[in-house]
Amino acid sequence: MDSLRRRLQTFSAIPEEAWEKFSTFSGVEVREFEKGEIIVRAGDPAEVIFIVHEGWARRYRMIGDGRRQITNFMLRGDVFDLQALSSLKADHFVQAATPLTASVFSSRDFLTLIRRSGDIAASFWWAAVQEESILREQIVRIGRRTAEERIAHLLLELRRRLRAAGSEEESIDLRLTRTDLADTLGLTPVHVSRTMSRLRKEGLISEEKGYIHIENLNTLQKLAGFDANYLHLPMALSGKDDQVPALENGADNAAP
Amino acid sequence: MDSLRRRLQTFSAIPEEAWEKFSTFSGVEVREFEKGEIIVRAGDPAEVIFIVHEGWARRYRMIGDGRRQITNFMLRGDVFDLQALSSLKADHFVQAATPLTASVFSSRDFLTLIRRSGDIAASFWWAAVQEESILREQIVRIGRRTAEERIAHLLLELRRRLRAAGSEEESIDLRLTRTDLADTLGLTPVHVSRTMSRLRKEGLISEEKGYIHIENLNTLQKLAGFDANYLHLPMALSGKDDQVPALENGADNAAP
DNA sequence: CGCAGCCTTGATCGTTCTCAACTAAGGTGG
DNA sequence: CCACCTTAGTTGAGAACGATCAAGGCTGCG
Repeated sequence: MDSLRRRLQTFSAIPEEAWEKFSTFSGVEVREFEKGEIIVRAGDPAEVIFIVHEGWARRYRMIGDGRRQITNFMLRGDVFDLQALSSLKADHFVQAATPLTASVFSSRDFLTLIRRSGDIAASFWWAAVQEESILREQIVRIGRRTAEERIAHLLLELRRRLRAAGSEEESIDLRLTRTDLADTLGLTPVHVSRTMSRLRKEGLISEEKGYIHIENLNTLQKLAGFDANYLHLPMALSGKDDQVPALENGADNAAP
Repeated sequence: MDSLRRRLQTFSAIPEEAWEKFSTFSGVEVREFEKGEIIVRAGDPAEVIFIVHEGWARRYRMIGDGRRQITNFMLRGDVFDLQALSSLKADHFVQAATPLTASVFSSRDFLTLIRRSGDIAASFWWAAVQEESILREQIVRIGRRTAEERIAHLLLELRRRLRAAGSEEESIDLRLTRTDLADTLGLTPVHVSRTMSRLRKEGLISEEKGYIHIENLNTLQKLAGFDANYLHLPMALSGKDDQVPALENGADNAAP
């Protein structure tokens, strides 16, 4: 449960006592999913809540004639389908993007758990708020950024989130296909390929066996207009190379 | 508080007793905002929660060189800035799109209130989940739909939400400028104008003094690929003309 | 009446898409 | 161990959707 705890703690310290209740809770079941396995299916009742231990998942929706839109990725430490707390039907799919290990709670047990500790409840509120913020940023990304900016911005977000989840590596273990990136960013795989080639030629990123390395963080951040504030991560978690240019806090934030 | 109650009740009945606590809560203050007034400013600490009584608000984010992206609209009955519960800094603006009346709670008072009633708390969870779902749909809209589909889809969503909030009217009181629509849908005002002209010529919508009337609901829904499920509104609230074609539940929902 | 803001329409431009062919890498079976 | 197959990435050429630039019209308001 370390990744979860680390994650929840970033908002506010969880008292040892509350944590005990949580981690010894009998309803927890750890499950493994294969790469590509569908974890949540649109139309099925949402009745369980997942916490990612290891691996990646993607949430997406299909619309007519095969178009797919990935709305977001769930990484190590992420909680998902909090939606199940309202016992609705899932309106999207969740699929393991890599082999995935996750804790699974029934939403009923989860609610019981939350009632027992206001601290835990607050942590989950925070998780929900953070996810909303990530979704909003995704809207801005695909609504108002160019292809190059979109790709750079998404890479920076994923890098940031992976590091917040404890990754020490400099490279992003980004075994996402061009099609995944395209379906996330509202582009075509062909154009993603072209644009990433350009980023490579410009010396901003490099790739090796599905790992992406950011070669020039500063320039990439400027290019993307990346400001990590929306992730609401405490400073302690960001590396010292992550100084965020206050790009979008000056003239940008003026009311129109 | 009727609009709020109606809204919250759509998820689960709130016991009279719990409602009493809520509506007589002394911390509530009703405030009025002028059209165009900034209600929440990016960078300011988020410390209050709003419930819309009357009017519209828009939430948006500014990025470099004046680009604006509206992430969503808050209508009658909507609760916003639940984010304040985690006492973070706002990462976006909220602005009154029309003259606006809203109840304002301090987030602290709000938390107290929520602790007193699990029913009320559950209702707010539901509100948060619904908002997330709306955000995800917005991502799909701008990521994978054409300009025509985007406009049609947004109009249908707004109509649906207005009706769920109690509007009896057939027309949508949509005093949004083309620029607003453009900034919501990731388009330019010019292209929105052109596309809406086309929808008018095709007899799908008509406009009069900022009111938009949907002339051919069925065709528009098909065109937009609109499936209201994501709004998670109980059927009781939808008019009988709102039969939703199960467009996106057949082949569409197959895993790729 | 005149200004300001918004909408509309036309002409042209450009980013991104589509279609298509080729390459590279990995897996499988003979 | 190599031939074959599949899947993903790359690159080119041309098309299309939406952007940009620009001019003119309508409406409301001081």
